[in-house]
Amino acid sequence: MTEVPGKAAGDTRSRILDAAERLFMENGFDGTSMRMITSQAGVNLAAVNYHFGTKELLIQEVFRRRLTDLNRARLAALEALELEAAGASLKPSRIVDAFFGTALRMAADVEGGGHTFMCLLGRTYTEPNEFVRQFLAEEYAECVERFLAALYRALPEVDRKEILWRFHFMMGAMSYAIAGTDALQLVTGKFDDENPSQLAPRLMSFLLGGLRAPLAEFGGLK
Amino acid sequence: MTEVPGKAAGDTRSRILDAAERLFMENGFDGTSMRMITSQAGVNLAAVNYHFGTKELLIQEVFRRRLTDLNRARLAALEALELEAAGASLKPSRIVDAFFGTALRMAADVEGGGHTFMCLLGRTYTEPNEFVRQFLAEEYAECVERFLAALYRALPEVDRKEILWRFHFMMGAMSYAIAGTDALQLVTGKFDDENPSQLAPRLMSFLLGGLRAPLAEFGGLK
DNA sequence: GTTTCATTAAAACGTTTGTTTGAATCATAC
DNA sequence: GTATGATTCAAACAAACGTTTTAATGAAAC
Repeated sequence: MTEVPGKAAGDTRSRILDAAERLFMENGFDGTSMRMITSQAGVNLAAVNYHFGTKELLIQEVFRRRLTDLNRARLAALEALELEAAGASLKPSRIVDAFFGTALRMAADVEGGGHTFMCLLGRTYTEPNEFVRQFLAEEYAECVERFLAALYRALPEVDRKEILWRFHFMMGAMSYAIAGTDALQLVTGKFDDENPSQLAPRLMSFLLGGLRAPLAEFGGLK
Repeated sequence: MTEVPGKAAGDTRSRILDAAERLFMENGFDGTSMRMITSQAGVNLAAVNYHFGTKELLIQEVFRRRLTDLNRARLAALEALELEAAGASLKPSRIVDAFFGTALRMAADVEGGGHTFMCLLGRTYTEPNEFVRQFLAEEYAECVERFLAALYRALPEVDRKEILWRFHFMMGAMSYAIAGTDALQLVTGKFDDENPSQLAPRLMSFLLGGLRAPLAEFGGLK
């Protein structure tokens, strides 16, 4: 569990964040103790409370650190699209790429920890912890709203509720593709040594196929 | 936390399993204590260890109880298809329905706890706990193998690796559609009060759209 | 050199954790 | 009724938990 490589890299604060990010991803929030974090980071036990206050605030900071950048990058990509189109309607595939492609590019960064974080984020989507949910929702609100609005504009003939559902499904496919430990991997042998460069184009074409699929018909209630 | 409605329903064993299932879904394995389980079930603290041995074995039994039935139902649906086709090739959409539709029908059973279990299963796919992974993989192995073989036969012109990827993506979309607490729900307001009858046809058409999407092309490595 | 303030350190705090114990209770068989 | 085996019960166990405390250490300001 202990891994103290000379204490060379970074200050105490970011050492704690890096260690926490990885351990939360591997063991969940409740499965990761303060002592695991501080020994992995090579710092004193009290350092977490000193720098972050409580464990919950540490969790919050682990997300905030990366999520702010991710959603900023997504919005920048969307604005670039809108600027390029100069008033014309956007292709849905470009919008999807601005949102999901940006996340996949972050997940492809294994070295800098982007991959670890995206795995953590993926598993957190299914963690109904009220405290984390609330925080994630606030952090995502503006970004999701803007992208949904863009999709509504790009697909004016499609019922907005259907677009919402499909966005939901796309989120799921992506999260699981990144974070899913997956029964399959253990049955069939690992795919490609977690090489994310293989994942991105395959997932994008799947997502677009789902987005463009003919709408379902309902026998039942409206 | 305590909810002891007269101790009317079922024996101690199944009362514990029901309580554990719900609490694991809501709080995760580490976030759920023995005391939470036993007080929710209205039984003595020592009852879990008496009936199941350890917490880990209880977790195992929570999954085994439902997963055996689910995968049995999936395989029965597949065999019914094969019988009906009488040697002819199966439509991929029917195979997908036999696997994912069966799960969705289980998730639609709110009363009997099927919905709770599917939520738990969904969040467990992204929980890399080695003990749980191992168990899930064993429990899934045969079923997944049979369905993949059926898809390979139904789509002989498609590279098997691509089919494997898309199965992976479909698993993700479904898991998240059921278990995902989702930034969206908090941004946009809940969809339809978790009514699973709305979910199934929408998800199925999304899955089939993704499955049929044109294959991605790679600029990069094979 | 001394003061000052931010950081680190070791030790302890009271709770809660999963599990075990040994006696009490129950239903069934003789 | 009494013996038997399974189950339930209250109580206690050591270990681990998040957090706090108080003293030691560090570097910069005067």
